[in-house]
Amino acid sequence: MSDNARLDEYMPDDCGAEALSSEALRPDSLKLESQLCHRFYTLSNAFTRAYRPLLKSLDITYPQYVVMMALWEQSNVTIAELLAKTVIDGGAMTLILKKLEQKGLLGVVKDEHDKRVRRVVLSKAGENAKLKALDVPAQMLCKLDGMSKTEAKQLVVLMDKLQGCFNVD
Amino acid sequence: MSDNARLDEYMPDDCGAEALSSEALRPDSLKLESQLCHRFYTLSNAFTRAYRPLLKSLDITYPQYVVMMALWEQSNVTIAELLAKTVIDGGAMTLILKKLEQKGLLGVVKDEHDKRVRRVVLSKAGENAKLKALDVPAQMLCKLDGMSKTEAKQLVVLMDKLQGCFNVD
DNA sequence: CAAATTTATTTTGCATGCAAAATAAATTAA
DNA sequence: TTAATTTATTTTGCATGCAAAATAAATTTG
Repeated sequence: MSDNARLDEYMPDDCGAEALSSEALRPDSLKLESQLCHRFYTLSNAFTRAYRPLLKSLDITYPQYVVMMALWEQSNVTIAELLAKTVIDGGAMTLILKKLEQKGLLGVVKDEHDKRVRRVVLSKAGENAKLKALDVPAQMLCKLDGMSKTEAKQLVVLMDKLQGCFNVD
Repeated sequence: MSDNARLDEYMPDDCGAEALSSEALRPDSLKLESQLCHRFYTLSNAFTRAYRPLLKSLDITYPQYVVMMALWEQSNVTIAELLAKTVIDGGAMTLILKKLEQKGLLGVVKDEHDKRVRRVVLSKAGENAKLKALDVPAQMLCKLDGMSKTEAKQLVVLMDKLQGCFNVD
């Protein structure tokens, strides 16, 4: 089989999925085991569960950890910038920022030039939290013993390509 | 670099993550861009959003679709079996089954021999829904144009291996 | 300049996901 | 057999994720 065979090689040109989409040709198309999506669903949830104990001392959830990582890279960012970087839902972001503000890890201030815009700024406690978080990535890698660095890199390459598919739509 | 280099090659044997875990050695360890977990988070959510329009005519959500796929493979299964196969949260499963029962796609009946057990059975409407769902996988593949079958298979292999890491813990 | 439109963020209603507690019934132990 | 324990499922409280509507402020139009 050609290495460049398309995933949709059995698909009609218009993607109408009529002509050759019968069970006879792809009898397992609805099997859970054959679903790429279900593997993402399963692994994403597995990661969230696996992070919980690692984040317990920081007293934050995984999505909150994602926001903190973004802020540790760059503080004083717009909520819109934070949304773009973390790819977290807008409605959820409002709640997450309130939580992190309550915990004293960040502050949200109004932009001086544009009153619609609010900026998220790391607090001292938020900066210090980074020190406590420094070992979290290593601890997670420790849980993934069995995966080689090469395999991990392959995963990243393939996943980034897959992400690109969704971005064009 | 060896192809078998472990992800944790910089980690101490006890996984205490103290000795060599400083920023100096892995300065980007907390960068969002370097997180495998965030890619899973992002792609899993992207799949859920991408499925929504494809499942609209069936009037079901993605997790509900997962349950239906499991039942289309085998009906009259225990809730515990359904939980194991779908890897959906137990609490969520109760609500999902209620929803699908309301929609008339399945029924839940008590097991005769063990009154603790409840069995989930496809209804006629549930079986017929499979016919309407037959083109969903092809339509999703259509959205993933750009990924080759080879790449998809590589993803499956790598993700299954990663899943294995979580299963041993 | 005032109305229409666009942009940034929040709110709302619904559907999970997670951990832990609660129930109910079956099984094991004393 | 009765009490203790295990198993199957549901309930509870909290934290998102999603789409769509609502707000508020800035920008563009006429």
